[in-house]
Amino acid sequence: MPTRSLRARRQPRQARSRETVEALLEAAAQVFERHGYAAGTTNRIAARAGVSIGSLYQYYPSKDAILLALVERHVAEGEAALAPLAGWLAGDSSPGLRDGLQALVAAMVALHADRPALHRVLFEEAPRPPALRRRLDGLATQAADAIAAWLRACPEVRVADPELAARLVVQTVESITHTLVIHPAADRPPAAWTAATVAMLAAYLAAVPVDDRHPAPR
Amino acid sequence: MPTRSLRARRQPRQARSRETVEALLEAAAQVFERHGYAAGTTNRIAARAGVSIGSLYQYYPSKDAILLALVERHVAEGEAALAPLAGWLAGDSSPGLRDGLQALVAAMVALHADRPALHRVLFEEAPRPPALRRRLDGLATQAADAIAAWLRACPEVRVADPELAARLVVQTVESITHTLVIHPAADRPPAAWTAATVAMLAAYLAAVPVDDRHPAPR
DNA sequence: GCGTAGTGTGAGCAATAGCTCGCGTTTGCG
DNA sequence: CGCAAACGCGAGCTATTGCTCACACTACGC
Repeated sequence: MPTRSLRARRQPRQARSRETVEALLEAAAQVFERHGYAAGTTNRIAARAGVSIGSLYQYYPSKDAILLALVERHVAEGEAALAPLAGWLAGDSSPGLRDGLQALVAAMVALHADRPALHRVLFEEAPRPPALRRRLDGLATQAADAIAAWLRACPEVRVADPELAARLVVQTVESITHTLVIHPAADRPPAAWTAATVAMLAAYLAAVPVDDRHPAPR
Repeated sequence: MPTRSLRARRQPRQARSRETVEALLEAAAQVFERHGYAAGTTNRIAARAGVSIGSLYQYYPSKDAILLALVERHVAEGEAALAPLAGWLAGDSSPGLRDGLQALVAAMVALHADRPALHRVLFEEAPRPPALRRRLDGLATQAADAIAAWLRACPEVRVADPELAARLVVQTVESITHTLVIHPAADRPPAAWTAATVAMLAAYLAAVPVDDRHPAPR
């Protein structure tokens, strides 16, 4: 599997080919979703798109390029979905702790709930080129920074290290929603999970640090 | 890739063959660790073990059987490592909240820290046959049950639904340690992460549920 | 010593993957 | 029109993989 360029080989100029490219991307999503990465062959993708294998390689130089395009699309959607939330957190009427957390968790669940199987293939099963890895790390850092700023502005928050707390929040929400959506637990409704997650994060962030805690009230 | 039996084809009787089997398993671990699942070919595994490809297939009927053996071994190690902890939680001198959580998180981190790359291949990248899936779910449930019992016995704990809380704890610890070990964050030492995780869980479990909370005591 | 079960070997088979390339068709445009 | 560029096609090439099988060697009970 020699490293091949991941950039498109030919840019679609006419409307016809733009449709082909779009059909290929959607077909790839469906095929990866159903068959996983390894069994999601380029021939199958082309067939699903109703296009010949030759056409596929006109626009995507390799199988991994298709995967990367899919990730790119997903990341773009994620950024778009989270942008208003970021604005809200940073805005003048910054929300309270629970409301902000609730919105964050809800947004993340919504983001993952769309196509969980595809998401699993994209972010777990498939090999991740270093460039992509850096990109995603950057996004996580950006999110953590935004949340850290919000935490610092939030009067209810009492954790000692907002940066660390923010990263932990991002990490936790990411992990929980991820596994929650990919491997849904049957014995409690999803709403109960999200509520518990919010409660956990809120309790942590509002808790007085152990070191300077007074003798337990009551 | 026809579904092939995952049971061993031939049982090793003599010491010589037992060494071969062991060498193959360790070689498989190293190869999967370095090359991932797809590029971890059976020929490479055999070569790494210093054994012919034929010998490999004498004892492992398929590539997936090797993977399963590896998972089995990892699970067994995990059970062994967690058994004393379970005894402690259930015992007469049951530990306090923070101590128990601290031990739990530490044990999980230790469990994952051993061979993170291999762990990733085993539990993320590779296909998981349903039988294995059920096995792992069972383990998680078992762990959650043990923790739920402990939580119910713990006077500090005030959450309304100990079962749900226990599952959330398992899920969170699993997720956090997992990602923490596989993608270590550079800007804070691991100890800070585990401490923060423990603090988060403790705060959540000891927090008075929102519904019946008194006006915040100063 | 001898036979049998256990063990080890590696060339090579069948299947399948990603991908190429020569050629036919359609589109845009003067 | 006519023509060049864009587009689409799919048989099939090359490489690789999981795995088989016919055979040779080793250990051990008798």
